[in-house]
Amino acid sequence: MQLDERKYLILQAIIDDYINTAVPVGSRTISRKAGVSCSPATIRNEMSDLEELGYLDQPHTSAGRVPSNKAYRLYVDHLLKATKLSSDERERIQDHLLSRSKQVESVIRSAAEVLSDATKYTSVIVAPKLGTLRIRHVQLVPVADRTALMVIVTNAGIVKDAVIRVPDGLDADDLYSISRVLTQRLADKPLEAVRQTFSDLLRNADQSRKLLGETLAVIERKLEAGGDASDVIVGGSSRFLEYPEYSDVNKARNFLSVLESRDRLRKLVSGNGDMEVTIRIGPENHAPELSDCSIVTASYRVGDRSTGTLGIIGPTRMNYNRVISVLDFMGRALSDILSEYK
Amino acid sequence: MQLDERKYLILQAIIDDYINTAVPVGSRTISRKAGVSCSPATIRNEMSDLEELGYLDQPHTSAGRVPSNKAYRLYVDHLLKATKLSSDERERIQDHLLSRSKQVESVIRSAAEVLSDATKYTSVIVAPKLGTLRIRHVQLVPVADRTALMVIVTNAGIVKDAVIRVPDGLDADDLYSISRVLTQRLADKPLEAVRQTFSDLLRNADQSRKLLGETLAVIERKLEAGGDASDVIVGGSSRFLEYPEYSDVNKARNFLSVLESRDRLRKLVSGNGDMEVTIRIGPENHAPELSDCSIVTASYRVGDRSTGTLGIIGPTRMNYNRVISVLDFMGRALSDILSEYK
DNA sequence: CGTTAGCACTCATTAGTGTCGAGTGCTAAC
DNA sequence: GTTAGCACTCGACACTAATGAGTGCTAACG
Repeated sequence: MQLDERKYLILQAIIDDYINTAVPVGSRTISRKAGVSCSPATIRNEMSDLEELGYLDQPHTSAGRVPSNKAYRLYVDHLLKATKLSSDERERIQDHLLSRSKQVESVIRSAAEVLSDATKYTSVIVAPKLGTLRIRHVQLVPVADRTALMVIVTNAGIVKDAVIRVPDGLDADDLYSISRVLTQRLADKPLEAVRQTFSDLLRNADQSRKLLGETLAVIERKLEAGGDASDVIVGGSSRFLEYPEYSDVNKARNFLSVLESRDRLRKLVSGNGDMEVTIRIGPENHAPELSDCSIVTASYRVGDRSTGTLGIIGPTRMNYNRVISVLDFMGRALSDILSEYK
Repeated sequence: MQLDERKYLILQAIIDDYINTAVPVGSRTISRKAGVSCSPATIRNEMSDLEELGYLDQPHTSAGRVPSNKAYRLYVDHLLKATKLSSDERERIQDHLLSRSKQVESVIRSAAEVLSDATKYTSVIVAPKLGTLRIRHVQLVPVADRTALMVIVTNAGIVKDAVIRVPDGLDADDLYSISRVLTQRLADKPLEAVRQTFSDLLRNADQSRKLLGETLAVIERKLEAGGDASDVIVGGSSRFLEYPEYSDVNKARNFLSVLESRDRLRKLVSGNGDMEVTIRIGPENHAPELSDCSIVTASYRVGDRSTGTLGIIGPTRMNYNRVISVLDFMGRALSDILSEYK
């Protein structure tokens, strides 16, 4: 049996309705809808067919139908046309992202919030590996005796700053000249190649040797931070409580526990790196706890090559249309903001 | 009727038990406890007295007793002696706080996490007004064409950084000399007095005039940020789900909505500024939605005079003992870390 | 032959009922 | 003043019946 025009229409109507209400949808409901003009009885026949084809599930006899994962898959693959965000909304998002200082981390944090606000689902953003960014500038700013703020600027803007200990007796001017040397030596090297430059720099001795060593150590640590927990940022972590599928406390706790394990979360969300929006419905994401969730992800780019992932986690009946539009737009917006400094 | 020794003992036992189990406690439970050696019947008589005195409530006849708000009040005022944290634990907390770079905001963010981890309740930290901090150093770091990172260092360490636009044609050395001028002019002034220095600085014209104006504008904006939403930081915002009192979805949603309105939250948590731990039980915090919650707060100090608040929100039957110990310690630890640069 | 109305059937939901047991209050004895 | 005993209360839980939304099937209709 093949899906004809009307079956598509009915399936679409069922999915739309179920996304909004989370209640199994009956034949009457559909027949009342504009666009389909036949009686409930006819709809029932069609529904029966759709069920046989595996697109609908029936929680129990005499309940309405619920879209199956296969239906969602069909829906996102064929039935769905992404709608553009209104220019109003685009502006609101961009404003929000720009309002923060342009450091990678705070932009991402703020993006996670915006993403969750715009979609009403929980958002997850994985920060990119920063190794391929090229250092443009290193500068030390005095903070107190023997303490300085090290700012590393790359071609994607300010990537990291860290407070480090410096040898005694260095004043602001000393730190500045040291900064110049550091910048000279490190400029244009990718962050991940800094380790190789290490021995070169150490040979260039004198009083700043200790400082150089320490600075390099910090840079190395920062690079490794790419693999640590802080690079997965969750926005709207309690949004899911708004949805009836989680009114069971156990399911809610379950969901939460996934959010709390940043490692698992990173694996679940991390995408393949291209800019396309990818959708994993129910069991397609390989986490038993999330077998009734969908994960939608997109990518963003920092600098030339590094990519990060931004995503949404919600019930399988999520509003894919909306989510895809927002993710697509935000992926681009993030890339633009984080790669502004070409 | 007065409270004698034994009544105190029994009340304490009831509160302790209820804090742990959240189940109304019966006379048998108490009589089995060490420290009280009489039969359930006797306990019942005492309980009956305590109820009449307003220290216990009975959800319904033939349920156990539940401590009233008045009981909690008595408990925290008289029955409770704060236990010191184990040195092990103190170390763990301090490590965690120190592991981040020493910027005020990230320390606070990290503190909110630690606080929530250590107590198992939701934590709230209100950032201090930074106006009384004294500027020690201002430095501009080039980020890209016409873009610079402005770092403001105060006597409490790095307070704020922001990316600002600068006039065209300034290289790193130009920015450095401008930084020196800025530092010279602004050094030792409290952040809040910067506005007054404004006209002085503008008179000192030449090519950096525009930059100065802009820099000052940014500083001013940063100062005002003291009144904006980003200065209330919540840790463990979904912790409350672990407690049976919130297994009702509506209560949970209710609680969440309070957490989400940062303005209300600030008002609810903000303390009187002295370092004492203050406790508001149930209706004592003037929020109808939180009439079955307690809020425990302490203060921390940044620099000489600014104070911020750190607090815990949880069910009235919260583990006050533990919470007070942690808050007390963390208040001090935070103050130490944020005022390190004297 | 596709569409529709009618009707019997299913089953989750809800309200109502009965039982169980933890816990109390009271009374009388120690 | 303390304790044991006993009747009583009331939530929790299990079971039952009534309700109604929704289906599947069949027969009639255009």
